[in-house]
Amino acid sequence: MEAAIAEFGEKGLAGARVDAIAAATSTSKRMIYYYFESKEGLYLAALEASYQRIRNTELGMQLDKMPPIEALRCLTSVTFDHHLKNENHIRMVMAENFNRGRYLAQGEQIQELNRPAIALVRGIYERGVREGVFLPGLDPTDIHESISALTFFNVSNRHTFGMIFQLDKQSPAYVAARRENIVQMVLRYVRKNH
Amino acid sequence: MEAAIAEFGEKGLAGARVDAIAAATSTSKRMIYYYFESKEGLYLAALEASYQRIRNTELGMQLDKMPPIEALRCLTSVTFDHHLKNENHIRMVMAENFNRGRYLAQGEQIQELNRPAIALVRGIYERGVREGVFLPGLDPTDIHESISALTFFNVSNRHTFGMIFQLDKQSPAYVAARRENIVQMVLRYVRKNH
DNA sequence: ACCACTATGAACCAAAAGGTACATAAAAAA
DNA sequence: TTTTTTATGTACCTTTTGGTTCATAGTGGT
Repeated sequence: MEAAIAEFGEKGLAGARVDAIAAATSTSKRMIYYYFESKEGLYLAALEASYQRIRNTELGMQLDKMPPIEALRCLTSVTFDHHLKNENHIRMVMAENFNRGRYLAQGEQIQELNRPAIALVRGIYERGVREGVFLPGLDPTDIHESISALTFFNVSNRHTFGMIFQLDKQSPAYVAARRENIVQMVLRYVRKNH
Repeated sequence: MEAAIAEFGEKGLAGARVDAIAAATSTSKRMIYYYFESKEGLYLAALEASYQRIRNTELGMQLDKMPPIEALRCLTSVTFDHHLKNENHIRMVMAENFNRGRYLAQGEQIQELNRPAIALVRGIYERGVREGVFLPGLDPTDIHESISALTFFNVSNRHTFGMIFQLDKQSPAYVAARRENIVQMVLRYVRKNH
């Protein structure tokens, strides 16, 4: 599975080679087809495994114990770093979006995998509203989408974006600045008055 | 070129078939190799053409005449719609990021193509600071990146995101709400006091 | 011992796909 | 008019690649 994620993440569905995946394992191509039926079957399994793996590494961050503003800041910041560290998964998600989510639609359990992410945001947000520090009337899903967009794009589009605008998106200085800017953007969107 | 953009945008570099592109034109595969040397050569040309096309449709929006806040709202909103309408270009950019900008790096003129986008944001932002309605000390490139991230992701990741969170990202109601949320997010980040 | 089911290796296949050889026409330069 | 360059059609080649055939070995239940 690791070999499959590496190959599909590197080359995409069309670019990946089943022979290459087989060569990277202790088993054979014959066995891959025995268990997964087709290249697509293997791709779907790898996609699910990649989501699963990410979900497993998203440990409890103890956000409940922090005040809402701190919790949201922490969540955004950790998500940012998390995406930076897991380029492979980002690339799998990119590949799957590129083929319009055709395969993800077939895996039933994947939908369940990401619900907790929304619940997390909702929990923080509602607490913030109750305590009077967050603007009421916002949609937690929307907040989550914005956090995802800002942090995902930072990794997914760094090549074209960095090239066009001559940025060294790998430098620690840039990363730190961008992380803080994203955090500020999220906080200013949600906070009541500042 | 149109046929190439369509095929590469639909299937990506690895997935695209030169025969298919040739079949969609009035010329032949032989001619494609005659002029572009290789599949990669054609891909690079299509990528550049796609950027060029987008740039050409980014007409003057007369943002100079609006007050800064309105101008920024308009810019964000138009960018949002623009991305929604040009899925093909989004997909080309996705594909190119997926192969780590290897080909974009070879086309020299592309870097020049997107500079004006930053200049536009910078113009609005500096005017806003001068008029005292925007927070000073922000980076125009950063603002532009955030606008790009939010609007690009809305199209690029709509399949996985919509599926996981059961959203109908095509519905006019969702689109309108998301557009306004993104606009608000950008404005609240940049405005001084509200 | 017998049987069914799971697992595995090695060679092989057919189709696809990027790319080319060859011949030649049309146009432009000389 | 001769020559050189650009343009084009047809058929073909080679390699790659997803997928399979056949034969065989282990494994567990009865």
